[in-house]
Order: sequence, then C-alpha cells, then structure tokens
Amino acid sequence: MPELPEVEVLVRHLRPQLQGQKISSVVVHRERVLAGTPVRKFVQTLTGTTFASLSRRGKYLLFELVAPNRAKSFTLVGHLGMTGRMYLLPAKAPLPKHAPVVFGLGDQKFVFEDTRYFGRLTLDPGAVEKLGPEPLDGEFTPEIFEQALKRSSQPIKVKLLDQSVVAGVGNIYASEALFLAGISPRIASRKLKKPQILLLWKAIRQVLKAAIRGGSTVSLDYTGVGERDGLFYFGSQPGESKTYEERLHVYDRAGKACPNCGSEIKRLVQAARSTFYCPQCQGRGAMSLSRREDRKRRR
DNA sequence: CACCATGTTCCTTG
DNA sequence: CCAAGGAACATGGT
Repeated sequence: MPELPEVEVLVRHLRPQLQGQKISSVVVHRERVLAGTPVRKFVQTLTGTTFASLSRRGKYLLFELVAPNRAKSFTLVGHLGMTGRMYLLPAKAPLPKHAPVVFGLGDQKFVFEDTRYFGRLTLDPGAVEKLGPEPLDGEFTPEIFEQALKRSSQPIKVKLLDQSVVAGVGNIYASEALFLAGISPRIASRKLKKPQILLLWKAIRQVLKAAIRGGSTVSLDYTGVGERDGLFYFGSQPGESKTYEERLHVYDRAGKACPNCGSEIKRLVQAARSTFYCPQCQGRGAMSLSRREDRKRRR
C-alpha cells in the first residue's frame, strides 16, 4: 500500500499501538528484506529494545527504538515496496503466508507482511539519506522544484517518480498531480515554464493532502483478516462518499470518461510504468487549472 | 500462457 | 563523474 499518503496514514495508525512496546523476539523469515543487514546483527540489535516513536520520510517508515538501558536510540527503517503491510496481531494468531519479519511483543506480535518481498526492514539508513525534499514541508519550495527539473530531458511523469526530486510521489499520484495541473506527462522536465512548475508544485501537494485526508476517514483493516486490504485509494466503499478532490481522476481509468471534460482517458507506458492522462485536459492548449477553477466557481 | 500490478536498485550504455 | 534506459527482484490476479 505504498505511496506517501498511504504510508502517512499507516504511521498515524501504528504510532499509538507501538509506542512503549518492547520487542521480546525477532524472527526473520526472508533475509533479503533486511537489505544487507546481517540476520544476526538485526536480531541482536532489536531484541529487548522498545518502540519510542514512529515517523515518516517519503515512503519510508522510521521506527525509533531505545535499548533496554535507555542509553542509546537508533532507527529501524521500513519500506512497504509494492505489497507490504504492517499490523499487530494476537501472539497466538496464525501468520500470513508471506511474512518476512515478525516481532514478538508479549501478548501481541508486530507483523511485516509482504507478498512480493519488495519491501524492506533494515538498519541501513542509506536509502533515506538520498531522498529529496518532503513535499508537504517547507523545504519543498517552487524554486527548489524548478532547480531539480531544469536540466533534465526526462518526461515530467518519469521525473516525478525520482525520489531525489521530491520524496514520496509514486505512480498513482504522479499521474493524478499532472492531471490536476493540466500538464502532459510526456513533456521534457526542462521544457516546463515557471507558471507550469508552480501549478504542478501546488498540484502535488494538493493531491497528497487530499489522499491523506481521504485515507484517514476510511475505516481500514490493517490486520489483514478481513476483506479490506488498506488500499484506500482504490474507489470508495459502499456508503462512503468521497469528495471530488479525494477521488482518483485518471489513474487506472483508461477508456473511461475524463471527469473534467468527458473525453477518453488514455494509458501510455513510460519507463516501464503505466501513465494515465486526459489528452484533452493535458494536451497542448489545454485549459489551465486556474481557468477550470474559475469555471467551476461560476457554476 | 499472456500481461498487469502502489517500488527500488543494479547494470549497461552513452 | 553523470544521465538515462532497461532488466531484475517475486508473487499473485485477471
């Protein structure tokens, strides 16, 4: 369940559950997810420590742990990959089929489930250090964004997936942000003019915030027991009305009508990933976002 | 069997 | 050294 909004909602959900919990045991079922940390070191370092706090950086979860003597604290870095989930279960509950790492917490256990094993739990902070600015923080300014785009010939959609440009945008929200900004996913990053960069900068933040808002209001099943799987961005549940802002407008909607102009949403492949867009709203001569907003207000 | 999937890293090429 | 493109990783759904 992996882009910035989903990770943010998960972090908020887990924080109160983990705070103060002591790790009594560590079981690693798939060494690969430790990303280079040797199993022995991982188990030795974590056993007996206590969860002090939990935060997020881009799509990464940062677990702050303190040693038994409270002398030193350190960070356990988590990433959900494509299919990762994290949740608590009763100690005696059966484990899911793919659970690369499980922490015993007394009468409960903290499970890292990941069918595809693309996720990570590691003591290596390397990946986090390479991340670009946090999109919802002050460090991500239009000027910084412009600097990051100005020398690249890559299509803007591909550039938005580059975590050193801005941390946390993934395949879904890259398409969504470009749609909201009325910008073609194919345009070379360096070709974007200042006004467009500002529109895109705003759109990224707006799309991520709306998704966090939407995700926070949906009742999620993080335990993995029910049918709900925590993928809150896919459609709304029966009886749950989402605002226009909180729905996906183009992602996975190829062949359907653009919610803005009614023309057909298209899919294209860039850097081996699907991109969804409205050729009308995001083509040459497309009406700008501000123009669309003006129109909406008049109705 | 084919193709698709919310992500990142490594290798090659220029 | 850097930028960019593509394969690899691994499992499951349609």
